[in-house]
Amino acid sequence: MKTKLIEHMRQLVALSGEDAQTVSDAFKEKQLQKKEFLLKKGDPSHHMRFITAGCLKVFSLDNDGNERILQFGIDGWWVNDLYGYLTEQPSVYFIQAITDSTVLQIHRDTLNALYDEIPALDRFWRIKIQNAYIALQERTINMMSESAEERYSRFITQYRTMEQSIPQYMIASYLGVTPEHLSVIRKKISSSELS
Amino acid sequence: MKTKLIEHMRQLVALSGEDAQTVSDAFKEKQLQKKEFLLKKGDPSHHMRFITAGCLKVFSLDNDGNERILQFGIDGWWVNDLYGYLTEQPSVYFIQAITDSTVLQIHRDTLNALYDEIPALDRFWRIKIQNAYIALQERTINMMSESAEERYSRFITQYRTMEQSIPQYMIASYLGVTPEHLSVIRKKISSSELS
DNA sequence: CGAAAATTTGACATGACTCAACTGGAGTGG
DNA sequence: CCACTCCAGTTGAGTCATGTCAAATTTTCG
Repeated sequence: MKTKLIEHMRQLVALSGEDAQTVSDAFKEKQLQKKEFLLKKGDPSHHMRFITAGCLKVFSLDNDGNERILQFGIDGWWVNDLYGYLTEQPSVYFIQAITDSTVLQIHRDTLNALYDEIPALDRFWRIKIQNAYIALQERTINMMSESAEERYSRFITQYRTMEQSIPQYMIASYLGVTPEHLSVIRKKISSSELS
Repeated sequence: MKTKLIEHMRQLVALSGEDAQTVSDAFKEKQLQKKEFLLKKGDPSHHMRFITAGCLKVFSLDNDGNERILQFGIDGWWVNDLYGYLTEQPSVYFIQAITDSTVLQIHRDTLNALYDEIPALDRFWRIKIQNAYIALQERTINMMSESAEERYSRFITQYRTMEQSIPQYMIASYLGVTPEHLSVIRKKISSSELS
């Protein structure tokens, strides 16, 4: 359903019924099975992507081949390798479905053509990128100054809607700790909650 | 001198001589002494700010009153609390001069008025914010998966132009380590360089 | 020069990682 | 339906990385 996307956009900008229809038509739905890749490192990243169902992760690989998860996404979120999309360079990140998922995609050329017709889109993206930047700044500063336990506590309160769909070892990767250590942290927290 | 600013903008977008003059006139110069605040938490953040000389830091305070440095800036960089600027909310960060500095400022109202007259400005900011976002993503992922020593090595190679103007304890804060530990890291690196 | 701030050093404590073993659940094939 | 395997999660021992605190040293600056 594309109504979710339109509602999402209307939280930030006004769209006439006609514009909403145009935007709806421009996005194509794509189904993904669990573990299926939406984008791999080196691929061109031609689309902006909005999640309507499921759960995905954006990650890179370090020198030892370990995943470093940059971001999760669930329905109502955008996922992309913005770098690849904006610069038209090969993607530096992987995007993979954690569970069966559905995304709506719009091609860069289609979107660019729409900017003239629907100026609200321009404004929408500017606000989106600004908000993403602000959130990322806060994440960075927290990650650098908080202990692993504090980061985990923050994660579960902030993202408890995602938490259920995501295996623990991926949360560990997102938080920058080992799965073993995260397990210890969880034990510690649950025992202190009893008192 | 405002030529620096115009040159900086022309690296990304085309500006006619007339436009360049208009932009130049719109920016006001502000001198800062060492340790002087350009912005404090809670202040409104009405300006976009371009550094033409000196060195500044953007930081917040944690619960114990310790600085958590988010960003440094030297000439040719922009510094701001984007959140405060864009949302017109009180600033959440402090901006303070590390050395005597000069910045060029433009007020939000002036800038907004210019967008119609000079569309290139719109494009300039979009690219700027995108680049900042991409760089911040990479910083976040590195900070979370690298050791303190790796982060420091990356810092000095990436920002060796700033390094001289910035006291070590501030670099420690930026890297998320204690000043004592950074001192140990430096000793270790310098001794291994000899061999 | 003298005081204050920044940096270094060292002893010790704690946080986080590594590695290996174990547990328990979710398929899967017989 | 059972036995088997695989994978995520847990546990524990040992180690390394980093933090804390206090003191010594060096640098900066009035």
